[in-house]
Amino acid sequence: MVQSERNFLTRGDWLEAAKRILLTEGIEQVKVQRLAARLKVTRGSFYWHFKSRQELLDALLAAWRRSNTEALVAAITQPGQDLEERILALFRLWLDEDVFDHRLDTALRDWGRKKPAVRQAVDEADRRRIAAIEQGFLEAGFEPLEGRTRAEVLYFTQVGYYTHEIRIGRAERIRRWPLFYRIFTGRTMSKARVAGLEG
Amino acid sequence: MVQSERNFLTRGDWLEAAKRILLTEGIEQVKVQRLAARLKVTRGSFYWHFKSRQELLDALLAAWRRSNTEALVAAITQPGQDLEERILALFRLWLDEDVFDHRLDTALRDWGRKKPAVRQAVDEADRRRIAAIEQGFLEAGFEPLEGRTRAEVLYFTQVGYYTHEIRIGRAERIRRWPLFYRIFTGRTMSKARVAGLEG
DNA sequence: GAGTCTCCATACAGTCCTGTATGGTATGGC
DNA sequence: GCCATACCATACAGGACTGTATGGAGACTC
Repeated sequence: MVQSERNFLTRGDWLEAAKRILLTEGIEQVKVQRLAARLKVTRGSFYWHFKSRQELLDALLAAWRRSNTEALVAAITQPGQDLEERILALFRLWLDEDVFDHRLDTALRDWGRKKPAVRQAVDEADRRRIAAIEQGFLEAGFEPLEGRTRAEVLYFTQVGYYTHEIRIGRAERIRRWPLFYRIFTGRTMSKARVAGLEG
Repeated sequence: MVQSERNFLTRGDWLEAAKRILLTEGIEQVKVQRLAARLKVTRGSFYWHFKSRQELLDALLAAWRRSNTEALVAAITQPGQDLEERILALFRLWLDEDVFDHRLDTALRDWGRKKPAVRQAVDEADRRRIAAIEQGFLEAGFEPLEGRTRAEVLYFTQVGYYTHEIRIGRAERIRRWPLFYRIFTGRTMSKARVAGLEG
């Protein structure tokens, strides 16, 4: 076994490190020098994998574009879902940070406030998500304006909870689901479904 | 009239310039060099008025602390207000950017995501505002958990609207007030009040 | 085993930033 | 008219950052 297992970095390694900094400290702190220090190499490596810092940032944005809205839309556009099922699917999606990374969303929103190109990507994601939620309300019989408004209230409330980083325990959140459902829809969750929660 | 009207800068001038940059480009861009360039003086002036860049940032935070939550709490804690009046007062407060500067709020939230001391100030403001709203629900007869949750939904929805910078016309927003009221409270706004809107 | 390719290190140029030390200049007190 | 004071300019030291040019070591080719 040779000792010189030359373990070269990949472009993906740089992207992953960049994403970590983006999550915790914002896009301004995603700097070539700091990434190199963290990865224990010199910046020479970086400029072999990337043309410039800007190319790294572009790649970060592209990766988020591909990954982050699909899960949400997919969860609530299953055929045969009624409104209860759609909204519960959203609650479940937002419950666990593994499936839907709030911090990445927040970081992109911060970033978008300063860079118009990023802003466009974030806006598009919001539009797609809200439209998907809205569709559920419309199919459940709500009037167009009310359906759209209820979708916005639902989405913004959720964004608000993790923007404010209010930490509520998992069990407590599940306990509130019927209440949220009643606020968001004006209707009462069916008893069968309430009994089936917490499962 | 002497030509040498030496118009010296005040500490307030620096703070105002800093606030402008904070609003548009975030706290990282609040740099002594840029402020000096914008104010057409050298950094020598800054370091006479302030001990360091940090002292400027501290002063910015302190100013926000003093100013930004009072108006909201005052608007909804007038004696004799019922729930309708309180919520309408909030809607009106948020309608015009002059009285409640959303951008400054957003900028502080961004800043707080990176600096724990700022984070504490923002959290405290959120708690005070939500508690004030919650009080209105409780006095209107809602159960504790529901009152608190409805207050959060109301507040987060509003934060969401300007976090996402959704631009809705003034008239359109006013038109939606009865609908928002119904979603947030589960009750219908009195006809007398609806007729009195748009005034 | 000479040549080529991949991946990274090293060295240099240049920008932008903070903070400090010190000098200069108009202004008011006396 | 002298001096202190308020306010700002100038100059220097030093750090963090980007980007480029070039060298060098291991692996792979044929």
